[in-house]
Amino acid sequence: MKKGLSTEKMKTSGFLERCKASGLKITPQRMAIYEEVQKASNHPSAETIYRKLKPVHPNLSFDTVNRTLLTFAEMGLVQIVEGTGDVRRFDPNTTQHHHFRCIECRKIIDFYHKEYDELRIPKALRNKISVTRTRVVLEGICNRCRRNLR
Amino acid sequence: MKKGLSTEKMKTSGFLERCKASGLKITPQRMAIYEEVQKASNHPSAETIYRKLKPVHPNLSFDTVNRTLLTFAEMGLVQIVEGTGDVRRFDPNTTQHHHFRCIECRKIIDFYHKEYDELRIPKALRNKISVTRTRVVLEGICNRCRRNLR
DNA sequence: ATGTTTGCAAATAGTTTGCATCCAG
DNA sequence: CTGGATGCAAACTATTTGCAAACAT
Repeated sequence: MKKGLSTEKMKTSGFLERCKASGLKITPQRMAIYEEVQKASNHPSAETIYRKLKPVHPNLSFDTVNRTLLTFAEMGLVQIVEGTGDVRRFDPNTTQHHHFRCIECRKIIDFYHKEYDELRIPKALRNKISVTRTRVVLEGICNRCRRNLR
Repeated sequence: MKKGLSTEKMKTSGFLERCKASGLKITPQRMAIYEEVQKASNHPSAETIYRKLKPVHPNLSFDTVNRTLLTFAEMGLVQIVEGTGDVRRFDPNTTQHHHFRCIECRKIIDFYHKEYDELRIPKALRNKISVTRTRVVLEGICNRCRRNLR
């Protein structure tokens, strides 16, 4: 019964299910990487996770960490934030606009939407940061890729 | 008189001013790169710009293109889109949330804001794409960096 | 048993740096 | 002239790939 499990255990058991659902094997490395990335509060890189884990799991390789995190991202267990590892791309359009990004072909589509231009900075943040740009990023699948996928 | 200038010329003259304002010299390479990136509609990489320009300016080097585009980004003449060239970073938080990104130290701060969670997909896009994630990215300077800068 | 996963090493990209030469101001 | 800009090459850094050995199922 779930009621009896600690939060930690709950997460882990969810992890086990997710792996099973995706047909992935449960390995000590995956478990360790999963736990580490879960407890990270500051968007870690593969390198960061690796450095934390290495002392405890001496025969863990960086590649495994890197591949495993990518696998997790595919499963939706973690997300990849700004800095996708792709090449740097430039946008000559410096007017207020927003982006749709296809997670399949990586194409970025510009669009304009007045409603998005008018977003207000949350009060809670106003004294923590000064914002120079606000943009909305939509992520998903473009039509072309959807057609190709099926 | 500005009225007499074509749109092309207008843009270029704006460019000249911006360079002067930033204390940058006007070179044929910069002019060419600027024009090329301006006319690009699909977020080009440095490589893309380089390939387009090379045939016309045979003695142009890739490095110049790359450095120049970075310079432009610093000047605010172009923007860098998703895929900042940084290392890939992972976010274990898969619940709906948003990001503030410090353009100075590159730190990413998570935050929650109900108003942002409720954004609707623009009608114009609904039949072009299917969106799996919507997020708001605020960019600017965090307090710590602001203090250090002055 | 067997097909996936791991660790290592090498290959590939992409980006940055150093420096001599060149050129805009 | 002179300092900033360029082109070239080399150095770095990050990411991906190939493959044999190890392991989960």
